[in-house]
Amino acid sequence: MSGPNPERRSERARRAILGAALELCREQPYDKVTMEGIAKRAGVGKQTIYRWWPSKAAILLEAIDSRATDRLDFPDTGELQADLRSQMTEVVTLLNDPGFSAYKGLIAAAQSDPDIARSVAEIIIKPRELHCVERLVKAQEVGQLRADVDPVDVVELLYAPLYYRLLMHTRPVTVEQLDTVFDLAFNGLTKSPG
Amino acid sequence: MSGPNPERRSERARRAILGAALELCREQPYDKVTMEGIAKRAGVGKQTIYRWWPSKAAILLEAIDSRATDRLDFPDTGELQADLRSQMTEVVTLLNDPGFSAYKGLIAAAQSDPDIARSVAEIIIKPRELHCVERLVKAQEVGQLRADVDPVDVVELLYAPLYYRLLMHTRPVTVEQLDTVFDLAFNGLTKSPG
Amino acid sequence: MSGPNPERRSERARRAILGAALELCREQPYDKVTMEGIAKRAGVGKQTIYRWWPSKAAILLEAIDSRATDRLDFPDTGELQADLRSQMTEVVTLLNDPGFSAYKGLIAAAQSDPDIARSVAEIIIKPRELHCVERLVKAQEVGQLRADVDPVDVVELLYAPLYYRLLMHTRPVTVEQLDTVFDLAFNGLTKSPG
Amino acid sequence: MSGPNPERRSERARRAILGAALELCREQPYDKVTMEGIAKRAGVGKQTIYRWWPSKAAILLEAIDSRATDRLDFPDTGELQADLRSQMTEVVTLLNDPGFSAYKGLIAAAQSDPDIARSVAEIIIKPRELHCVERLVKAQEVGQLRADVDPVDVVELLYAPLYYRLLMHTRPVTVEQLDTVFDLAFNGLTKSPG
DNA sequence: AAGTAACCGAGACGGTACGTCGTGTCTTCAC
DNA sequence: GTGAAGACACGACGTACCGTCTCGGTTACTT
Repeated sequence: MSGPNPERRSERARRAILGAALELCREQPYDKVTMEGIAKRAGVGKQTIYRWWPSKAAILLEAIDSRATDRLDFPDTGELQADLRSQMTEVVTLLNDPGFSAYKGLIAAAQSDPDIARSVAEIIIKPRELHCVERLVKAQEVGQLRADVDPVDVVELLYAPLYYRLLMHTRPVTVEQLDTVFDLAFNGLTKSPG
Repeated sequence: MSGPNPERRSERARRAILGAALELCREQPYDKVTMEGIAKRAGVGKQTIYRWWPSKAAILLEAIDSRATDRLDFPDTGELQADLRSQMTEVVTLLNDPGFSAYKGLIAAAQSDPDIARSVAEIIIKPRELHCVERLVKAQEVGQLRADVDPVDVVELLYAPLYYRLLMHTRPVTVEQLDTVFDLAFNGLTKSPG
Repeated sequence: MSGPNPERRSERARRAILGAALELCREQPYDKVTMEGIAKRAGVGKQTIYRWWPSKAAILLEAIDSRATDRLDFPDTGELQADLRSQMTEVVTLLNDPGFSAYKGLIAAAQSDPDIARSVAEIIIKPRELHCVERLVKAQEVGQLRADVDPVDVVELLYAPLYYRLLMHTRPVTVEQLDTVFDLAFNGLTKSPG
Repeated sequence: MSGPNPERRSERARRAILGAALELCREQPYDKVTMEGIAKRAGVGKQTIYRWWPSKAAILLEAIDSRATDRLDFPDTGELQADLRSQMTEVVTLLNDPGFSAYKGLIAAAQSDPDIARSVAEIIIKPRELHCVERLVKAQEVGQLRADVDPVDVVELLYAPLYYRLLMHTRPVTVEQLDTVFDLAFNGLTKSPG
């Protein structure tokens, strides 16, 4: 009547596929990774992949989400900038990790496929923005962040420069960039730091 | 001994190819655009394309560069924020223009192809950053921008949020976003606007 | 470990390909027939052709062999010349049949491709020579053919003139030619017929 | 107004093209020889070839004709079989000469192109048949050949077996074959040689 | 315990596009 | 205005993957 039965799904195959996909993305550019290649590497029939995922990007979406999920917690030491720096340092590391190069491929895929674009935004980006927002709200409550701003806009202001360098390839994404961003963003472009 | 002779190149074919490529990108997602499709639309043999460009992305690089080139001049009215706003308003328009959807495809392609990545950075991005930098330097000289910052970092801070929304698809890129960015960036996250 | 699995082979596709190839050869000269054309006509992917045959000629080899196989039996009425005439009349018909024009193309292909040459000789020609040889041996036993000659040489003497006209295009291959050949070959060039 | 002016034709180019064509046919199978290859080897523009010849086969037709022309004269010692043997020995040599492998290609091309077929028959084959016929007529006059036969049919009977082996690749074309053919053809298949 | 439904690995299938090669035409420049 | 050179529009090549399909085989529920 309807789709496949998830209860009968082979967990072994699922893991092999996610693993193979990430592995291949580590070894070669995203668009050289093929469904056939993933199936071969995973020791799996192509049908098994298509049964559970609609596209290569969908596989990587799941793979990346599950990998990144537990590594980007937000600390709360009471010092906003310190907490941001510690979490964003982790982000910088991830963005430079070849094991996460698939992430760039995923973002690339999103530019041509609205489904992927929506999934990336909803599943990957927004939940993580939300984590950050939660920390920012607390900071607003204790006066470490202007109260008259939308925290989501702040998230964009802070993280966007990382993605900009990542995707435009003008300069590498480094922890030093964080210093610059924090200085500019927190102190503003007009007034010198007191 | 070497490659084809550029003096013999058909300008007609060149224009037809660039035009066809942009046209097709307007009609469909980037990765549905094929070399064959471009050749067909341009009324050109595939060989003629491959003779002069190594890839679809290379065609679009040239096409976009020549299209965008004259539309993003930097005004200098003496008021930095006003000038930025007027130029960035133009940028927002371009980023939303379906005729420039190829641009997103190009950035996507850059994630898999280092040559394209380098070309995009050097040919598209950096020269335009430089234009902005020039305006910022003048602003520093008249005290409208902190003198202790690298203007390139400022460019990143201001433009990155546009690209972030463009590529992550969390929210649309709008002129309202400019207000937000200017407020946050110029006034800073900590202190309320005086 | 190696090539495709013949048990999984689609008989439908096989027949469609052989049929399409013969059909196209009937409609146009051999070298205008393309793999793409065959695939299109057969409603088949090119890969399916290349999976099972190395070349256009190989397809036609199989097609022709299976078509011609049952039409060229050798009768044995006791009268050698009568039996030869009846079989060779059939051969003349085939050589003039547009449906077998592919045969000429195959022979042509053999001049450039040693693999095809070998296949044509071993699969098409020699088995048919052998059939004729068998009949000739019987004729030798009953004194209707000189006993001191190699029957294969006789086969050549009798059939070669047909192929000569077929391939050199000096004159058409006709049943009248058979009369001439039989007269010359059986009676010899020197002595007048009894 | 009309075609090119033959008086201004470059003899140097003509020779270079004919030579290059034969040379390339000696080095590789006929159908790997291309117009581009000939032009390159001859140091000639493609247009120069197309101006004077309609096809690759037409070039080889001219090349082969001019090469073979002076080597196949017919002796007349008074002994028909001896004269035939000496001329046909020369033919056997030519058919085995790699320098004449283009000849096989030409015959192959004739199977797909009626123009070539006609040219081969009229320019290459028939004039040479005629030379042989002239010798056979003399033989008929002196009773060395049956008077009641068409000499052209005799030519076919004698030469066809050579072409048969050449083109069908069942056995090599050798001088020994000549002995067999002469025995069978002159003495006939029925009666033992007296 | 046997029957059966569905997932599994495998890979052949009809297709689309790839990037390359050769065709025959055309244009440009040198002689 | 011929000849060398080669860019052009075109079509076919043989290959790589696509996403669908069919085939045993195994596995896990049903009866």
